[in-house]
Amino acid sequence: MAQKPAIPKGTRDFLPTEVAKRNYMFATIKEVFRRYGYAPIETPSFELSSTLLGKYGEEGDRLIFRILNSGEKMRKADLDALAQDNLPRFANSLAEKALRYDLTVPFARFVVQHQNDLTFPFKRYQIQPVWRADRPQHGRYQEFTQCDVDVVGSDSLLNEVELIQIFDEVLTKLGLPGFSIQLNNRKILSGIAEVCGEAARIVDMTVAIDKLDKIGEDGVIAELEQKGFSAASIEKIKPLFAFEGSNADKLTLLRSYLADSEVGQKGLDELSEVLEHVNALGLKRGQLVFDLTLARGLNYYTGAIFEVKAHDVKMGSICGGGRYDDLTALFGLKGLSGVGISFGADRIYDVMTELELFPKELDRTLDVLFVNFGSEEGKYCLKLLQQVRNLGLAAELYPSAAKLQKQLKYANDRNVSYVVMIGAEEAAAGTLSFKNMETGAQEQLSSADFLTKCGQLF
RNA sequence: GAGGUUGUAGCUCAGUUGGUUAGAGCGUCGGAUUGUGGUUCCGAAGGUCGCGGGUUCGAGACCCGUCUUCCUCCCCA
Repeated sequence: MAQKPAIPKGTRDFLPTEVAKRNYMFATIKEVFRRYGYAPIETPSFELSSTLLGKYGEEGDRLIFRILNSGEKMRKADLDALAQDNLPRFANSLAEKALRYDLTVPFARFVVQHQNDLTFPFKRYQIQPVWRADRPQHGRYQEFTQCDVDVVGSDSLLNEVELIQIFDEVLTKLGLPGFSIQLNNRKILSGIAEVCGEAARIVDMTVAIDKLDKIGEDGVIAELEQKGFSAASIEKIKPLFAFEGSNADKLTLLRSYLADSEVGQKGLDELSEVLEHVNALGLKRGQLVFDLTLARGLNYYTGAIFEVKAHDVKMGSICGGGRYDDLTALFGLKGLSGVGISFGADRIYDVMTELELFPKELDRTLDVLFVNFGSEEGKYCLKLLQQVRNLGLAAELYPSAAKLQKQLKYANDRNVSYVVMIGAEEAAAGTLSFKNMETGAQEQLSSADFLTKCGQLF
């Protein structure tokens, strides 16, 4: 017991049945991405620290896994920084590389580096793991997989519309009975900050407002006070708490509230255009909600902001995204706007598991099992086995002549559909016993009839 | 990064105010049944009680440290 093996916190092993379910989920997602014209790319699991640091805010930087320099590079450690108690600088001198924190920033880097090889607007999808040194919790892991779709090089709001359709189509296809696609616009938030005279502290303000449904009006006010917002500013923010009703109602209320803010009006224009398009197209199961409190801490968003929540389950957001105008500029390519969304595969998996949305047949990894009665019978089975495999079925011969009971139990545990038995009796009669493991029914068939049947059944 | 919580068999958990040899169910393996599974019955294997230190005649139980689990913040998928 002393040396019991373990894996790091916030990581998981996946059993065959779990991988089958995950693959089903990824296949569904990829198929939708492909039909909307996105092509897959991949990037390294780790980047230069300089690529990642400073892109996610102070909080984000803290959660980035650093990769310790090895060998001679360890000499680069900045001991002066340590002596001066400048831990961030010391940490940077120890680690030149870091595990990627999301797929968006590496993608921006990718676009800048390969700009001459890409055709714009460039649409890509990317399904890869990311790592965050977060404290694990329900639905929160240190290693998890994101499924991102982004388009860069197009300002058109049709992209936002398309991404909302992708949210709706993927989650509907995966069988989620209900979910809300929450929509907001960073320009609206900027407008609010402007109107309140707090343009410089938009992040603190929006982070507080974002918690409205969680901590209530009083909680938000308390947080704003604690952050040092003036009573006058808070008075101007208060009317927002009363903005309820349909998407159109909220738009109307904000039109007058943001009357003096040019950027705010621009945000409302953008948002209403997206809403109009989506309303005209209709959604399958998704519910599109304009949520003016939706903020998201990621500070690179400049336009639309998305977040998706599944109904009837206790789980944080399962998808997120938004528009970022300046992300590639950080790597030296200006004037390229991008917008994208991310599906949180692991949370979606947890939600689907809780709601029992995975098809049952995913548990089956073997269609036909040949019982092994001995080396003579086994040889005869091998020929048939090959023919069954050629039909595209997953089939195997039990590797040893174990007791029939044991072999059937094995078939049972592996959720096998059919078992074939060819022992002395069948060999003498020139037939085989074909057993349906679900119903227990059994029939005698010739080899030819058996193969025909296999072809029909699957 | 802050606060709380948890850890006993492969899994889920009992274990009295500190007292002799740490239990159950499920699962696994074997048998009942030398060619018929998912039901039943019988039996067996499996634990230095997360790890390290301390208190005590004596620690699974009490104390400290550490790791881990889950939760609330922070933040997020």
